[in-house]
Amino acid sequence: MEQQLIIYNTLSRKKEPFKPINEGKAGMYVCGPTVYGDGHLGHARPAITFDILFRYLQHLGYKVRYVRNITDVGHLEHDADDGEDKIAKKARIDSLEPMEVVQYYLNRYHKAMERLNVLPPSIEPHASGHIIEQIEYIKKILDAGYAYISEGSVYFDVEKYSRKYHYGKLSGRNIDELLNTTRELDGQQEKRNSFDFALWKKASPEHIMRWPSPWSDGFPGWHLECSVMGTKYLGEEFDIHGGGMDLMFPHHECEIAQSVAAQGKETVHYWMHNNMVTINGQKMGKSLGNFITLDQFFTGTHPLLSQSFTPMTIRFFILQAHYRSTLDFSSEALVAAEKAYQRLCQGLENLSKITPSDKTTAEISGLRQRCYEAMNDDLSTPIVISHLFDAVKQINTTLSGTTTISAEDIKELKETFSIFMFNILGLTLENESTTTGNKAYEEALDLVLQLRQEAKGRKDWSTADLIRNRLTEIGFEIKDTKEGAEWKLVK
RNA sequence: GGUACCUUAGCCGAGUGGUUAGGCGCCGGUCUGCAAAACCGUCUACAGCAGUUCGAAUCUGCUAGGUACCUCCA
Repeated sequence: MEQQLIIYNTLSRKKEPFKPINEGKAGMYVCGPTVYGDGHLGHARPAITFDILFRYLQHLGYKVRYVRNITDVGHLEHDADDGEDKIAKKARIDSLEPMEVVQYYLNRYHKAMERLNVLPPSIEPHASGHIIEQIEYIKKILDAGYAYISEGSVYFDVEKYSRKYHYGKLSGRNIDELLNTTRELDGQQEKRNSFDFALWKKASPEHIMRWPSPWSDGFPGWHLECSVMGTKYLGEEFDIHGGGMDLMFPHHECEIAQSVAAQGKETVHYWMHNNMVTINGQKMGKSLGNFITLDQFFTGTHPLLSQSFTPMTIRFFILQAHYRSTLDFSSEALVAAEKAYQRLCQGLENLSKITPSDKTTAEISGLRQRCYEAMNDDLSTPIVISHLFDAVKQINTTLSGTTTISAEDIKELKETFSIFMFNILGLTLENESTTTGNKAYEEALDLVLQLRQEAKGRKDWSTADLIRNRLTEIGFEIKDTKEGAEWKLVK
C-alpha cells in the first residue's frame, strides 16, 4: 500500500510530505548527548523519538543513514570564567583524563539506550575526532568573509551575514531584537557584536582540552561540530536534522548560518524538534538540577519515585505523548503507563488463546491501515497505541465469548501487532525471568502451592490464606486460575 | 522586556468546525470460599469573556494563568 509520510518541519512551521533528496534513501542527523553526566529522562525523549523515525523510515523501505553525534568538546560553560568547557571541568574535579570521563559516561549512555531498545545509529561521530574537519570548515567561513579573527579566537559575523541572509529564520527571531536581548557573556569584548558566536576559541593556559589551529591552541566553538559532521557523513544537503526544541536557538540557528556561509546554501531540508519532558510543569534539565537519571528509574532510587520502572515502561510512557507536546512526568503517570503497557502485552498474549471461528464479528477491520495513517501523520504514536488498545478490547471480548475472530484475522492481528508494537514502536515484551531460576526453588514453590491447594480442598481456608498471604508478603504474586495456581516474583 | 508555544474530565494525554480518542484511577459487575489477577461496564472535559458561523472545545480578538527560548541544556 502506498504510504506518504508527513512530518512537521520547524522551518516552515507546517506539516510537509517527506520527499527525500535521493529516491529511496534518507539521511538524518540528530544532536546527541554531551557525555559529562548520566543520561536522564529528558535525554530519552529525542533518542526514542528519532529512533521511531529511524525505524519507520526503514520500515517504509528507505535505506537510512542515521548520524547521531557525541559531544565531547566545545560547549562553553558560563560559570567558568575562562571558558573552560564542561568535560574539562568535570575531569579536573574527578582527577581523570577528559577522555576517560567521556568514555565512562558514553558507555553508560549506550547501556541505557540499549535497555530502552533504542537502535544504535549508523554512525556515531565524536566532535573530538573531527577537529581537522572543523578547522577546514572555519577556513571556508573565513574565506567567504563571514567570520573574523580576534585575540586568537574566530567569531561568526552575524551582523554581516544578516545583511544578506535571514539569521533567525528557524527560531523566528530577527537581529534587531537579538541586539536588545542578548545578555552579557564572557569574551564579549573580543566580539564585534554580542550575538556573534565562536567558531574557534583560544584556550586559556589551564584548559586541558586543546588542539592546535592556525589561530591558536584552542577548541572548536559551540555549534560547529554538527554542521561539520552532518555534511561529512550525509552530504552538503541532507534530509532531516533532529534534536530537542531547546536546541533550536541558538544551536540550530547557528548551524544554518554556518552552512550557508561555508557552502552558500542550506544543508537541511526538514528540521524536526521534540518537545521537553517536564517535572511539576518545568523542563527537566541539567541546569535546573531537577532531573531523574535513567538508571534511577530502572532502580527506583530517587525520592520522587514510588517504585522502579522497567525500560519498556519508560519507552511506552514517552510514546504515549506526541513528540511535539510537552510530557509531564510524575510517578503516578508512570505507574499508569506501566499498567497500560501490561494491558497491551496481556492483550497480545490473549490473542494466542483465541479459538478461531469461521467468521469475524469483532470490530478489527482496518486496524493496520489506521495505524499506518497515524504514523504517517507526523509520527502520531499515541494514536497508534490507542488503535492497538482498541484491538486489545476486541481480543478480550472475543476471548470472553461475546464475539468471534477468524483464523485469517487472528493472523492479521498478530502481524499488525508485530509490525507496529515491535518493529516500529520498538517495544519488547519484558522477559519473564521472574518465573524462572533455580529448579529446586521452583519446585519448592510449586510444592507450597500444592499444599495450599490441598488445604483449599478440605476447606481449610485459614491455612490456604496463610500460605497465600505469606507468599505475597515475601514478594510473590499468586494467581488462582482455572488451571490451578500460578506464581511469579513481583519485585 | 522580546519571541514562540500551551491551558482538554481526579491524573497522564490524543484529536477535531457538527459523530465515543486511548490509558490510569474511581465506582459497579463477571470470576473466586474470600481475595488477588484478569476481563466487562460506567464516569463525558475542553481556562474565562466576546465575536465569526446554521453550529466552536476546534476559527478570530481580548483577558487570566503557565512553559520554553533569548546563557550550557535533549
